[in-house]
Amino acid sequence: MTENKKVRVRYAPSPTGPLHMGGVRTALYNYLFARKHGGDFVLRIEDTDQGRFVPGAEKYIIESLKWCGICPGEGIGFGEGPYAPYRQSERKPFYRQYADQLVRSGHAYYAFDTPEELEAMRKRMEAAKVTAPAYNAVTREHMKNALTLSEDEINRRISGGEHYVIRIKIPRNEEIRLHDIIRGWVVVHSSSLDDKVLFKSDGMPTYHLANVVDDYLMKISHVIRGEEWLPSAPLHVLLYRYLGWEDVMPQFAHLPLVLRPDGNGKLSKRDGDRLGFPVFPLEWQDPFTKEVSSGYRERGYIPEGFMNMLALLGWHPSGNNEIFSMDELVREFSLDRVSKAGAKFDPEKAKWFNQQYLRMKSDEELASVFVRELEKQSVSHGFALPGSDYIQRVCGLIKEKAAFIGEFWNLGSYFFMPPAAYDEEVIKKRWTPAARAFFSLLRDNYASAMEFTAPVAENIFKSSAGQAGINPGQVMQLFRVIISGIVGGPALFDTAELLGKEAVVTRIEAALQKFT
RNA sequence: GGCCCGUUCGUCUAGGGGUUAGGACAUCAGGUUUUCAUCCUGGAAACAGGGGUUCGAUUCCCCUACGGGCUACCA
Repeated sequence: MTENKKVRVRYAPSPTGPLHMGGVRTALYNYLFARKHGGDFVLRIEDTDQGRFVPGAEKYIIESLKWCGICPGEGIGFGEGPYAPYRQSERKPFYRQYADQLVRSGHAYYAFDTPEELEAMRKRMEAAKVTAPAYNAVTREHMKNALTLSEDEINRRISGGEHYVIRIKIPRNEEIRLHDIIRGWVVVHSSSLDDKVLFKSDGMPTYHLANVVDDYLMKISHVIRGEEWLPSAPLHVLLYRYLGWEDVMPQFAHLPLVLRPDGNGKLSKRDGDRLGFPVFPLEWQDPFTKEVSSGYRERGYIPEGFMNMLALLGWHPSGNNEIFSMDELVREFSLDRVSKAGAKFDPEKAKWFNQQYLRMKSDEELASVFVRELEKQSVSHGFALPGSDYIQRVCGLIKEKAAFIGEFWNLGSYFFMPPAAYDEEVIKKRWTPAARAFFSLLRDNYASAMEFTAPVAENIFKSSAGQAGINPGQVMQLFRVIISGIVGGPALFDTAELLGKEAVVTRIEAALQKFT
């Protein structure tokens, strides 16, 4: 039935806040699937709940997708398209007729119960030890709805302006089967479903109705969404059936959830900063509480690496390779290699992916980012910003040691200014009169060197050690600390070469002055 | 509680009736880098339990346990 249909998928978040990693992954899988099959990827905003509107959330979603490189070809923020509008609040006029159609065909009915009455009903059910209090085939007989009220009464209430909702009338005894691409056949009995509200008293549809109507109207071929929607999928199947659209119903694929790294449970907004990693792609400030949540972008994650990591969280390629560009992911992706079980997010692996991607960046690219940090540091520390060639060479040396570009400054500040402090342990242990004599000699030999490349610096270092009658190994580490202040670093003589003869000599001299 | 989904190393996972159960992250050990990181080599590390079916089950079926999701006029 859907085999020959053009692939059209959608990502349909509600703008109730920033989308988190799980949502990004859902969007990613939709995007990969669409591109893989030469189909369309649509962004639709599901803002049917006016009470939960969060200013800025929609813009955040769009910006996030852009940063991630997941660009819908159609939808809000991405040039709209032939099925506009793509914001459900703007599609309000579409929905009513379908709700009416369901009422006319006897698959839905008006209900007038107030929130208080519904609450009372649930209380009663609980008191009667009913396992699952619900508005269903049994309880609807005792509520105020079009099934229990007389026609006159119904008309009186409606014309009197009374609030009402439209509920689906779930059949009493029916087996609902639905095929899920990831999970196979799922069978649910109608008795476990309730008469969900389809149309709210504020005139807006609920997610269930809007989602089905829009997917139909927008000719969506595959619904790829999180597993949290699986329980309501049978309801959606019923809706397609009752609306007469079952033959063009999209295929379903319910994705496993992204779980928290510690303990258990679905990854949620609060987890990230509590556990020390972001859950959001971009930094987000809650417009009401002003609370700030960190983002992957601000933490220095490379979007391609972030996507690569996310793609592998719940999906596995056919081979052993783990590094994939977006194009390669498109080529490799398939829904039948998506796993069924939820996946715990591992921040360590995310870091590893970033490190891999950091290394793939050219020195030039890295320098263009690092220079912004350098500009700030040059102001606060009062050093002159070196030329871009120098910055690029620094990046080339320190990128092997870093997982994030944010670490560059701490790793390589000595390339831009003399060390402000020296590793005390090394000084204490290694700075001996013999060492002092050696460095005094080294300073003179370096100062009179004709050229100062890494091999030359190394040769002079070794011959000076020979002259001083000292083993190079005893002063090597000391030399690093003298020129950089710290213990670790890139290849020592490459570091010296880049620093240049003047700086190296000056720093040895400074050490000679400082330590006696 | 009810309904639904799930369960292979600590984590992400491959595999699938007969395999030394493979890879990656993390971890440990050795090597290279006269340091750190990288890199290389190696190690430790898993089929939740019980019943079937079968000559043979980690793989298929059932039950149990455990985990997760859902259970709103939220999405």
